[in-house]
Amino acid sequence: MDIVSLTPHGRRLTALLVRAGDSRSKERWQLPHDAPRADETIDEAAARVVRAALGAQPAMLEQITAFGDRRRHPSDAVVSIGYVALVATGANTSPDGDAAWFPVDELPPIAPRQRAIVEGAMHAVRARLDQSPIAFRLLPQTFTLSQLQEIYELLLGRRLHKASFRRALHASWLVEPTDEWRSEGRGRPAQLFRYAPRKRRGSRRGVRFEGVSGSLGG
Amino acid sequence: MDIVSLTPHGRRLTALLVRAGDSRSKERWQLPHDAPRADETIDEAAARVVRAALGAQPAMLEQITAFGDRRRHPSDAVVSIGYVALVATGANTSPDGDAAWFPVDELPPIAPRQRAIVEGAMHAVRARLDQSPIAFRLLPQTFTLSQLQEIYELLLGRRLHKASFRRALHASWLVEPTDEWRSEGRGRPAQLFRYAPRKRRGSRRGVRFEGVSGSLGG
DNA sequence: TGACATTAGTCACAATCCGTGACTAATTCG
DNA sequence: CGAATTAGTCACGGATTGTGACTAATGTCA
Repeated sequence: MDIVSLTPHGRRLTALLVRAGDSRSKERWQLPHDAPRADETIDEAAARVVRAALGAQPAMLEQITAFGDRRRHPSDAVVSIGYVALVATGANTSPDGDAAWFPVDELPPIAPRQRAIVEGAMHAVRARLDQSPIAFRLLPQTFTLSQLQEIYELLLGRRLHKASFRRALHASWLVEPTDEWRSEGRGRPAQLFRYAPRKRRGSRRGVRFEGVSGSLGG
Repeated sequence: MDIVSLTPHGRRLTALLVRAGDSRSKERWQLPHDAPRADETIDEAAARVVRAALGAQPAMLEQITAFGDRRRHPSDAVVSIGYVALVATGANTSPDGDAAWFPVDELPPIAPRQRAIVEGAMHAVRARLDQSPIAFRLLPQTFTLSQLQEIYELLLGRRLHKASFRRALHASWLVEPTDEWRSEGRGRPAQLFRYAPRKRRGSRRGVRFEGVSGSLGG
């Protein structure tokens, strides 16, 4: 079980690494990882590992895929199962002294298989962004729509148009306004929203062929 | 490694099961499975398992997810890694005498974890249908557009409008016509196409919030 | 042979969706 | 006060999509 914990830090997405206790390894940092103990499921083991590294419960913990190639891994395990843990900004986490957050696009050297796990995690997060309430898990319970849009831009890697974003969000019935407002220094205060998905009126769309690339896919 | 091999049979999607050699187990059938041998990657092991059960190479073999809960599995392994193998209709496969194709929605009793793997495989196939050339792997090299539409309807579980389907397909530049025509008994002959993806003119779309359900997601 | 059933393939209209720029609103700073 | 800054809305035009109706080419059967 290898855990990729993600949280936004400023305008960048960061991942949690822990210092390698083992000085034999070339890399000083690694993803938190461990094998399941006796009579422990893989989800339980992943939850234990992330709790130990983070000092808190993540907002979401989800399995990504298994990696079992010949690339090196700190544990020399035959197979590593990648998990993504999403942590809200400002969550009250207390990573122990041997853990630190690094921007995902500027990680220090880590074992090749763990780098592949991080890339797989980012890929999975982007792919599931519109199918799973991922963005909301990276924010506090209540948030402004500008904050939410910033998360989407962070994950998608491109700017979104404000009006379009809000129109799509409105049509999806995923958020509801609270009666609180936040004034964050300068500018007009923003209304706070909370994640509150509602049943949606059907309207299945047709088939979209976007995204099918030319890769032969294995 | 547990393999869910899929192929269309008539208007139904079918999966490959093999007879349980082990008579202790309550279930007579099971998914083909095996552990990696020494110095074998998980992808290599999966390819070996599917070759043994199918007697041929599948058109596509892709990992889905790992299953490591307490549900029963024939091997009593701690963790099972699910793979999907896509097999074209009429592919020259010769499953040995102890293997048979069953409609995925009418499987005989199998171990609970294996049933979860089949469901996970179906879910993943549906989710990746518009991101990966899955439908084309379930068809021969050349095919009619009606055949292709039938595959999509099979996988999506709903009817599609002919004109919409063809328009979307045209816009995606995924197929090219051959100069062959097939007359399949009655009705007008259909032109044969082949899968031939082309570079597409950009046009990134806005954010879509479809599909984000109310599940808290773990 | 000729009407009819059957399957393939196309067209065009209306409704909806979506990118975009321009606008108003509420606050801080100097 | 006016400029700067951030929030929020509107409305237009072009693109996308659901849909029914149409034409085309073949086999079937009286």
